[in-house]
Amino acid sequence: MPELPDVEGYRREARKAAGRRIEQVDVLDGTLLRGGRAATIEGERFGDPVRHGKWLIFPAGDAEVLMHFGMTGRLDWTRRRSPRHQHDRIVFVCRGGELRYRNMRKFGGVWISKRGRERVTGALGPDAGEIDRERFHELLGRRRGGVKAALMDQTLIAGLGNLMVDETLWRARVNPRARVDRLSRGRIDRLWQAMDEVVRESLPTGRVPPIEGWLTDVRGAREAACPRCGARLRKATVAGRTTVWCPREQRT
DNA sequence: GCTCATGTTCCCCT
DNA sequence: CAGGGGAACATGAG
Repeated sequence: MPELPDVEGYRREARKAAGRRIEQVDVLDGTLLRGGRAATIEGERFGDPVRHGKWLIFPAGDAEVLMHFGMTGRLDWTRRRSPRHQHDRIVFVCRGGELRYRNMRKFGGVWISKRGRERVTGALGPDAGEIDRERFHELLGRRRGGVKAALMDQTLIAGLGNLMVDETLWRARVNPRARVDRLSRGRIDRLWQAMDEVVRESLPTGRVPPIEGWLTDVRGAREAACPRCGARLRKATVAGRTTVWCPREQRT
């Protein structure tokens, strides 16, 4: 599930561990600890977690715990006594509770690092929730190729995933196969507006909301109809990902 | 058995 | 160098 709003939800979960001493780190699956060693942070205290795009950054002493959730990761603050889940991979045991990094498919992982976080995350564009209209025009202005690929590119804009991008394109009425460099200024304006709304409206929910009036609500159905105009939605691979759009409203 | 899945990376082309 | 396409990664769910 993890796109920007999901990770924001995990950040809120992580905040429950902020200020607490890390008594022990249980590495239940060593392959998910992709960098660093548990001992580095045992005995240290968690600081305040921050999010950049789909990355969660959790200070611990003078190190940082960096988490990426791949497609099936999540983070839960639980009581220490409650039974562990089959896919809990790394558990940060604190007084009064524990933070559990769970990940079924094992994409992504956890890094413990004292060096610059960019060494781990790679270059990231500005967070999708903090881009104003002008910046958005700048970013897309030096870009060619498909608009969907551009919005998915974490080095350009950090945080949007497959669902968020489809939702944004649908709301802006822009075809996912359109070329960025051929979009009018007005269409890019609409794209920015749509992205901003989708991000803002998703953040409180902690996920891309599958609610009435959103594409996400219907995209899984076999004969899905556009929530706005009722046309039969199209489904095809664009930029390597399953993409859903309304062929009537989203013309190139 | 088969297909598909909210992500990223690497390799090969154009 | 910028992009596009496909495969790989690991583990289910339908």
